Amino acid sequence: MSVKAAEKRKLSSNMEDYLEAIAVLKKDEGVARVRDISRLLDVKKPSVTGALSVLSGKGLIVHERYGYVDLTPKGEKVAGSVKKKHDMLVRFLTRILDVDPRIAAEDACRMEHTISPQTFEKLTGFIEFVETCPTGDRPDWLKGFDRYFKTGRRPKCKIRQAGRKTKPGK
Amino acid sequence: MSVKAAEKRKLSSNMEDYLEAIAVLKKDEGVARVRDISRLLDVKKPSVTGALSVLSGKGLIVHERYGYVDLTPKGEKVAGSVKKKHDMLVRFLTRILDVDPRIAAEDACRMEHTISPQTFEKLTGFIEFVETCPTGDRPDWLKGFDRYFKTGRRPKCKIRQAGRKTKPGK
DNA sequence: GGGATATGTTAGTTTTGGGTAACAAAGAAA
DNA sequence: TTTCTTTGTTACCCAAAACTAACATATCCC
Repeated sequence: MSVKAAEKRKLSSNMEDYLEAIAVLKKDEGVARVRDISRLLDVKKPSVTGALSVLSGKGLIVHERYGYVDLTPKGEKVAGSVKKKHDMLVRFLTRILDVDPRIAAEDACRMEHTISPQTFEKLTGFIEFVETCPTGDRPDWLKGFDRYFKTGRRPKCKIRQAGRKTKPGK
Repeated sequence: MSVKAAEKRKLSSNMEDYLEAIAVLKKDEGVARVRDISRLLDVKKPSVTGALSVLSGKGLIVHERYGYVDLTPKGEKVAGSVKKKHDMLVRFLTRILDVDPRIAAEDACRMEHTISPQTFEKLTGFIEFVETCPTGDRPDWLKGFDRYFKTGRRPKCKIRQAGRKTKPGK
């Protein structure tokens, strides 16, 4: 077997977080510094230095001593894919389930590392399905959910409403 | 500071997994043995012994040397809450998004440890909303999603649909 | 240019949770 | 009972990823 220094093995969620942070900083501030990564992820600076050396070793970032941090194309790709998952999750949680934005963001930060490609696809399709609804706003059935969640009662259903065994929820 | 031996601190996902496994085994086989936990979680036996001693220390299980493992009421509670999240996620992924059951199970195993209480609530409500739909089966809008996902086309919308019902092009 | 101050790195420790090797106890077989 | 096999435990070791303390550079200001 050839000795491959730049491991192909899957990244830990921690390392994914570092890449994501670097991407965010580059976008928001133009450059990524150890200090800012440290603040953003709420870890101490030596932890950042350590992580950077790992990511360097995998060919995901470029970092020279005391200098800025930059993503390689490979690193960009990973960061981008994580961010896409993150954004999708936030969108799903806030726009469809109406979860509090703060909580949605936190959940997304954790779930973005664990979601499978297939679930990502499906969820993305679902959001798209909702958001491109011809009625413009939230589709009616989704408003039905809002109401169901708040009151435990479902809205009148157009399809035959015989008898109705009204027990809300369980 | 008072010396609290049985820490109240949040459990790691690993420890949650052990509790869950123990609960599963107790239910399926009557008792939980080190060997079976080891198989179920795909770790070696010494890792199990180690984990058990941690969980014991937290008052979540009872385990005497060379004996069976049992959950304390506290342990049951934790295991139950994890399982509830697991089942809910599987249900959501398979029944609503139509994710492959195998993949759904794997996703659930990872996500069950990261989902917030609020998101759990919302998601549970959403599933309930769908499953108690008066039309019995999948609600129409959900069938609309199935179709949208497969063909890229949304079903005819009752609300004004100017002409066009042509190609199944995506 | 020469210090303060801010920023980055190194070295060494800790915590978690996995692994091996070797041993100890329990159970089945004889 | 004695022996073999299975199961569980102990005593290490390893790796990831965080931390602190101390040191090294850079930067800014005078």
